[in-house]
Amino acid sequence: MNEDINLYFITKWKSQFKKGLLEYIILLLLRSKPCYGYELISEMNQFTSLEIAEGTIYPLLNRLKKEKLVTSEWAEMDTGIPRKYYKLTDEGTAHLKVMKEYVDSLNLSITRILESV
Amino acid sequence: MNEDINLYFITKWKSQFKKGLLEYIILLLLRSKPCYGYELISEMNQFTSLEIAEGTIYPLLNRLKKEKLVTSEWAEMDTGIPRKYYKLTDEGTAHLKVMKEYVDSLNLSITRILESV
DNA sequence: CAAAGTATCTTGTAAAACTAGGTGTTTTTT
DNA sequence: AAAAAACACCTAGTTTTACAAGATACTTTG
Repeated sequence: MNEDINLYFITKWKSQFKKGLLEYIILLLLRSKPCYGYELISEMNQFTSLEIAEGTIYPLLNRLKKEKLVTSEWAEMDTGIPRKYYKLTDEGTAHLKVMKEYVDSLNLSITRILESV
Repeated sequence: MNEDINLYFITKWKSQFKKGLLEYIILLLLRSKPCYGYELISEMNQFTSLEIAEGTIYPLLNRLKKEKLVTSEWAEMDTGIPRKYYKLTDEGTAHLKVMKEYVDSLNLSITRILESV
């Protein structure tokens, strides 16, 4: 059966599906504690099946910063490379709330469609 | 509190969030019965809070057709404008299954993040 | 007869994930 | 000690797709 699957289509679709979802998950991850970019990549790998490239996360974090949903601060380490820690702002928390409501409502809608057959 | 919400950001995010999700929902809607484009727009309004423009759905349906996930057929009506009905193919059903597994796994991941605080 | 509703389609634009690079440091392996 | 891998940040260019706007044309309603 699975030979019928067009992996090209699925791959493209997964990539599209990520859009928006990534911003949401990054903000969700930052809710519990400040993180630096590289850390977020590994948290993402740990919690989800989403692979996120560095070329994706750094522009994304800068966008969130420009929108004032996060702040950033350099942290000099005793050892190792300095890290730029991103922290959720109050505004970010408020936005996250709106986003969560939206995601939840869509999930409900999809459930309703799945059950309506 | 809600004065802090940057509607421009939310609007853009919602638009991004739709990508991929739209294809998934359209295929889900076609699972139960063949539909024509205009019908899908109203089904979408009925089941979800997603607004889908005509300029979005017709190219999307053509993409799905090119990928052979749906077929289309003109139907002359006794009265009214002819409609182009789209029908899920076996291949479409198989793809939908893979997509559902992906959506479900990501939902689980998000739940896990939400509970991990 | 005009307006609103039904029904399809196209063109051009904007947004963002990703590819493919780049920089430099630290740790591990050989 | 040198090489490789991992850590940590960043940018430029490409591709995809939702959407706005507009075109076309038939039907129903006021």
